[in-house]
Amino acid sequence: MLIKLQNLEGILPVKLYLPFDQEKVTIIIPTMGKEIPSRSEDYSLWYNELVKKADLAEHSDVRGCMVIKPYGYSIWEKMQQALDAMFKETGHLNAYFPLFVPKSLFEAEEKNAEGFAKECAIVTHYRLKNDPQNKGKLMVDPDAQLEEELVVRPTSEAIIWSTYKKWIQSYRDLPILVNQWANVVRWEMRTRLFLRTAEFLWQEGHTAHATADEAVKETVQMLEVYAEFAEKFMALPIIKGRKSEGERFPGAVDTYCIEAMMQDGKALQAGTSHFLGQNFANAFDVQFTNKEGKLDYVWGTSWGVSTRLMGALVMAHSDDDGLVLPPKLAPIHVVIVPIFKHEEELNKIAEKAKEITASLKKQGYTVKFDSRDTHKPGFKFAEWELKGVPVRLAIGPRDMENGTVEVARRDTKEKQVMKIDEVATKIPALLDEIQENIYNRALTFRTNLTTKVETYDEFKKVLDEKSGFVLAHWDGTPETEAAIKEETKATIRCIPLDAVEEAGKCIYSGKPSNKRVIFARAY
RNA sequence: CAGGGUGUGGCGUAGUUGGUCGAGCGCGCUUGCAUUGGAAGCAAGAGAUCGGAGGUUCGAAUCCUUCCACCCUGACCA
Repeated sequence: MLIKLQNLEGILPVKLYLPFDQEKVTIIIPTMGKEIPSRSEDYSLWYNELVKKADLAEHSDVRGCMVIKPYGYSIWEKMQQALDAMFKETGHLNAYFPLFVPKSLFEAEEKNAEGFAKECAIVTHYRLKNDPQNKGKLMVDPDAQLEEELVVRPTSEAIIWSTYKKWIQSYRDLPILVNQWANVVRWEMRTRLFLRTAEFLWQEGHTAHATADEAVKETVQMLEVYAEFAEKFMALPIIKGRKSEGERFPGAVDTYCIEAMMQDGKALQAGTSHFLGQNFANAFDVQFTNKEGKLDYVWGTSWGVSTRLMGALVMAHSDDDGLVLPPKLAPIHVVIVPIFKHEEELNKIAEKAKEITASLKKQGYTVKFDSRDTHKPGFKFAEWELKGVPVRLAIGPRDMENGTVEVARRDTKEKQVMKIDEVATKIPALLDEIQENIYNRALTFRTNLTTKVETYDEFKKVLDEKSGFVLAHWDGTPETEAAIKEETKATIRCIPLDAVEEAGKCIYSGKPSNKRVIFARAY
């Protein structure tokens, strides 16, 4: 027996199967294919499904590696464009260094090499041959072993500093301000789309300076660039800070970072900028003659952000209906969905859409007119919401009569009716408002999930019951940090640059402390 | 890498004391007609060596061995 109940007050179609001849009663509620799990049910499942369903990325046939799909890559390109302009603005130029690093170079800076040793991919051979035992198959040619193994770069300091040695003789050759957009490989045990994959895309800036002071200024400057990018473009509120010794980049003297909070209360490092001191100059013997005619080692910095920012973008703003993209990074700003019965009607609407598109395009916005007649409007609405397009315009016969459009914003789901003539002026303003709104929403969220605690008990309770950032006093020792991490899984995300000086006691050891640091569980 | 889990047409799944399963269903896909203001209605149709390889058996999606991938927890990490 089959009872079919359909479209009950707008609910999804429901079919009730009542097999009286069986003991069990099965109720089947068909899913619509594009639906994603809710955040509250299973946050990480929500994230994974959203990334896939919104066409950002998918798993590849290579373990731990992802395919970034065109829509996802468009967003990354937007990020690249914005960042690249900022790098150029601050005097940097792009260059490209090899993917492979000879092992001897790689191991030159010991701490750095040690830090990455456990997750390096290594090239040992340069040729395959037909397998005599196994027809049609290939095998590594044992006669084609490399004299020196090549490390696939997990980061490029080694190859770059060995090159800088050739470029630098005098203070007149400094500073060197270079950035590269590249892929790197870190052989991760556990991977997640965008957040942690074996191969990922990033940019890495590598600069060389005559003085420590100048290098530190560069480090801080690039941190500011990242902070500005995160807040202005990604609408992502961040906290600028320095890493504790335990969380510092291997090979760096000082690591600065921007830390963001995701909707599940976990922290995510969104960018890092390192003051390398003279560590790499020492390791690669990069010396220059200074103005006084004396030899000195060069001071370095390096800084980077990766496709991990894509993960941050998703986890910071999106909701159960799909992506919520900040207009400044959205590949499509406005989608126009026509509502029509006949082709004739569609043509009329298309004309209007063309006008609207032209007026917005002139102002630098990307507009998509979704004229597919293979899908109904409701389907399109849901689809563009899933993809996070900030503004949707719907134009139907009624609108054509009244000279109006229906405007829906993705961030709040609010709809309003607007005069068509006003679209060209009001939509840009609306996009700005959306950009601001999602930033503010994320900031409010973070503020609500930021807690000051005085005792270790309180600390643990907040972590378990509330999550988020916990501001607490710390005695500054790696031992305390390690113990807290061991017991609670929370790490020191950063020592905020704007931390207020205040006398207090370390929550763990009770020793004196003069400012609070940010603890959180992190990605 | 350790512990746990999962793997069935493109996606989500039913089915696992071995045999009416010669694998069912929903979404998606194709064709025709219809429709279009929130996930398209009717009809017909295509699509699966049940993750791979071996094995047990008269018989395997179902049992065994092994490998692979993904998910969760841990260690590690941007």
